[in-house]
Amino acid sequence: MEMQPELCRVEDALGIIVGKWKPIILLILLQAGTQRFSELKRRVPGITQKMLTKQLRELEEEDIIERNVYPQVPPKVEYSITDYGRGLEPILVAMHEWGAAHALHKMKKM
Amino acid sequence: MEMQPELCRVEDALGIIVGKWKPIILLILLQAGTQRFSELKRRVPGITQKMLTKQLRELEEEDIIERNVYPQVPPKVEYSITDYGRGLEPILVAMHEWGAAHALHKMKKM
DNA sequence: TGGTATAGTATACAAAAAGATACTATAGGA
DNA sequence: TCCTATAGTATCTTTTTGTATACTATACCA
Repeated sequence: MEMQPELCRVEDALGIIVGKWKPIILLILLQAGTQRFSELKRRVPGITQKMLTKQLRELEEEDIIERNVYPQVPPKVEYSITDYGRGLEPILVAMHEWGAAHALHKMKKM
Repeated sequence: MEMQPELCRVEDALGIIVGKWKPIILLILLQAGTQRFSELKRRVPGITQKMLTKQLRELEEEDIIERNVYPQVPPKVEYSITDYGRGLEPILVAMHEWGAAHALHKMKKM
C-alpha cells in the first residue's frame, strides 16, 4: 500500500491551495470568471494589497491562474483561471459542500 | 449569487483540514484505520511530537477524530476517524487525485 | 494646476506557526 | 538498580504570515 508517495501528492496539492487567501481567490475566479486586481481586492474582504499581490504571484507561478496586463494608464491587469487550474474545482466544491455540512454540525452542538 | 456565505464555508472547511500536517494525518487514519500516537509519529515523516499532539487535539476538538486512552504503563492512546470525520474523505481524495496530476504537470515543465 | 484612478512596490513592525530540545511519569525487564 | 518504552509538557528560538503605512507612475478630467 506504499504510503509515502501518495502522501506527498496531497501535500503538493495543499501547498498550492492552502493559505488564508488562496481558496477564496480561486473560488471567485472559478465562479465569477476573469477579474481585475481591484475587483478581487473588493471581493476578498480584509485582504491587503500586498497579500493579494503575493497570492496572485504564487498562483501564477504554479500555472493555476493567468495574468494579463493591458498597457494603459491607469493600469489594467486581469486575472483568470487557467485550464489547468480549473482542475482544482472538484476540491473546492468538495470543500464547499463539507463546509456547509460542518456549519450545521457546529450549530447542533450549541 | 450571494457570495459571502459560500466563501465562509470553504474557509471553515479549510480551517479544519488545512495546515502542513492535518491532511496527512487524516489520510493515514482514513486509509490505515486506528493508530497509536507513536504509529502516527512514525508514519508522518518529519513531524515533531509537539506538532502531532497539537494537530490531534485540534482535530479532536472538531469531532473529526476520536481519542482513546488505555490506562496502562507505558501509556497507550489510540486515534481514529469519527463517522463525522469520514465525511472529509471526498476532499482528501480529490486532493490526492489532483496532487498526482500536478506532479506530472510539474515534470513536463522540466 | 491639482486631483483621481489603478496596480502595484518598499519598509517597518507584530503576531502566529513551527522547530529544536529537554523534561516528565512509571511499569516491567535485564 | 538502572534502562526502556509511551505519550505527552515546557521552554526557547526561528521562520513564516500578516498588517499598516507610505510611496510610485501617468493619462485624463475639472
